[in-house]
Amino acid sequence: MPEKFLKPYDSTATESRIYAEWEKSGLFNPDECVKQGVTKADAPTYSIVLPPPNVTGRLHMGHALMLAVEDIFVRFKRMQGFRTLWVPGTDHAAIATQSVVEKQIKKDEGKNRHDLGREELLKRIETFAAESHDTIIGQLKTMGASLDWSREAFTLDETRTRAVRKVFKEMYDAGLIYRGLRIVNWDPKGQTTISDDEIVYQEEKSTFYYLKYGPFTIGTARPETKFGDKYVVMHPNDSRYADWKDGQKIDLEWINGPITATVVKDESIDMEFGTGVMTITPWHSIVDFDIAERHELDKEQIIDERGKLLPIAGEFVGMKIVEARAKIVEKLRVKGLLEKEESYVHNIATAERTGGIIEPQIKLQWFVDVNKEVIGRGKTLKEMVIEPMRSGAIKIVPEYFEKTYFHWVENLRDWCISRQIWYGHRVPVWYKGDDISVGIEPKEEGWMQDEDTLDTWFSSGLWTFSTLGWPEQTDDLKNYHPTDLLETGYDILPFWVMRMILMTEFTLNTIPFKTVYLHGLVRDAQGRKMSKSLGNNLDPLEITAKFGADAARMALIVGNTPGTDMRMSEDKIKGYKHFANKLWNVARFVLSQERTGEMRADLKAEFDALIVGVTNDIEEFRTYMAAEKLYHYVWHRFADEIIEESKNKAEYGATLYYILENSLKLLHPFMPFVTEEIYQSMPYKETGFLMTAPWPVVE
RNA sequence: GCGCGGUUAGCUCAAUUGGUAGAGCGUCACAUUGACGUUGUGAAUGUUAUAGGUUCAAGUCCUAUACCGCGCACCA
Repeated sequence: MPEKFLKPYDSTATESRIYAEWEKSGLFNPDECVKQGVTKADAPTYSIVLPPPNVTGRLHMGHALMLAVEDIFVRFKRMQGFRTLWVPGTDHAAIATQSVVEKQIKKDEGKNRHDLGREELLKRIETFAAESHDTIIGQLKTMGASLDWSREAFTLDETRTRAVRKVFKEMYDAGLIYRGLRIVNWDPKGQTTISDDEIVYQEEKSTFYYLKYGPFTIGTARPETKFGDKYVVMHPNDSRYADWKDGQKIDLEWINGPITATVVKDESIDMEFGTGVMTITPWHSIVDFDIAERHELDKEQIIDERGKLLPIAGEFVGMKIVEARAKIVEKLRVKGLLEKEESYVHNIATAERTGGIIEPQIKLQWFVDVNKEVIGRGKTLKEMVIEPMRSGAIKIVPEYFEKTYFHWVENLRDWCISRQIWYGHRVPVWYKGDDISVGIEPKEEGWMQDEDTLDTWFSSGLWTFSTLGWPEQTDDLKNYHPTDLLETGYDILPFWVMRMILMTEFTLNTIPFKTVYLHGLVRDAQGRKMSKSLGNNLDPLEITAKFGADAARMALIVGNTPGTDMRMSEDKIKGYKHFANKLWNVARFVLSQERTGEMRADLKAEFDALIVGVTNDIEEFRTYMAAEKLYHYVWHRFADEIIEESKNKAEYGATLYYILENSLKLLHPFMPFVTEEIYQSMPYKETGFLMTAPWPVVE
């Protein structure tokens, strides 16, 4: 028996050494597995593409969970003999990364991005991104992730840029990408548009004002936008206003003097709300914009990009909206136009990254049209993202999230893909006078590229196939796409999962993956979200240093059903550190015995049932149950009972070795390090590494 | 407003799709000088949120109610 077994299991010393050996062997790469004869050249493939972590710093426990789950499936399939590929990569995460760096520069040097200029800011972001990248790669390895590093990708590298440009051009040529003057979510703090998904609603107590508007009383929470309101809208079926005709003109006294208003009848008005009459501000309200579009009404900007009032506000010009509001209300009161005030609670839209209060604005932006029929395909993009889910070509684990998915897709509107930030894929469009070139940069002088960049989800939407080399028709693409599994957090089901399906259906006319496995949030022991401000973060690096990656992985897997949030505590992880040591001692005992005697048929049958159970559990995505079964068997059956019975009885030898060896195999996807380390000391080995040993099969 | 999920032992969660409610942690008692600093044996705790229904059989299916959490939309 090797001397190392005389001491308790030391995860720290073992894990980094073992990972280096695996990496050196090249066996994370399926081609190398074939070359070294551990995988058959014609074996079926299994592939996962890693959801790329943002290069915004370091990984958290949610990432650790993602890695644990994916590595379990990858190691399981590799041992089963599949040509198994797990592609690593990172995400430039445009707005998230830029705002982290901008905040830092603001703090250190008191400068904003315009002080630095585009080129200098990009240089700074790239330096930061490179550092984050290295930190993250180190963390991925610490967790034991068996990723094929020879295929690493970045959402903003050269290959991915080619893919982005090609897809953009194809969508543009198909008439699905258009540039239009449309109302968008403008973040005055971040100075950029953001998508609907990047908005966080916050409850706020505010005042609701009833104002006299000629013969009507209108309700509003935002008197500061009302300067330009010259349309008064009501429901066509509202009997209270039946005498007023659509298009009728009314002269009335308004904030800054007399105006002429026009009556508009529109069915979107809620007769129950307020007085059933409202005026509209199409430039700064999505609903009002839609009404204005339907009736072809004028639109006028009231508030500028920095959140200040424009000259139309008269004496209030240049004021910030918050301070202007009180003064405008006061003026309305003096003029006798303020009828009454009520307090009410509503949700204000804020930008997820900057906290800025969203001000809708009409801007010239690029959009993806989700409701237009795609030529030659007979359906819209929206239909394309519904279909594979309906037909069962893609299934979600847990299944009930499919309902959430459909609910979300039904509310899908045209996707605004341009951003006024600098870090990211620049919109691949060049202008020269009235000429426009899409997707390809013209060689001649005088062409200017669009200033904007693309929403980060545009490039991540291509992730499953851009990582495999598309637009080249690579072998990887042929062999590994569609991928088998997408494993990610349920919180990005709509943003990312839906967009990958959209992009892949459009570009390749196929699905990006067959199964979507959604994990939940990792919370602290009290069930609170982990956050910097609460200081309840568990840092995966600290955890692995203290308890080992094997223990962290088990703690993340046991008792954690897909789609459900879980609670994590150091105590739980400690428990599995103990388990790693228990396994270590089991090995110590077995290795001290002679491998003699007949196999005990009853014990073998019992173990074989475990093999079948665990295999089925993993195949059917019940990793939490497989892990628990193994824990229970190894500790309370094998160690407590079988080994106890066997003491001083030489005829158990062969049985003990059988159980140990196969327990190591079954446990390997869950606890790769300690199992590999023990396997290396087994007197009989089928292969160099447990990692590529054959998965146990019951005849 | 529309939708989704949850409610099971003191705590955290399971229950392989309708077949005797189980694990981990915690608690209590006992044991333990050689595989185990991280050990073992045993014990207690359940009207499965509530009320009905279907069924030979319900934690599981149906209806309603209550509470908790979440998503989406709206918010003049």
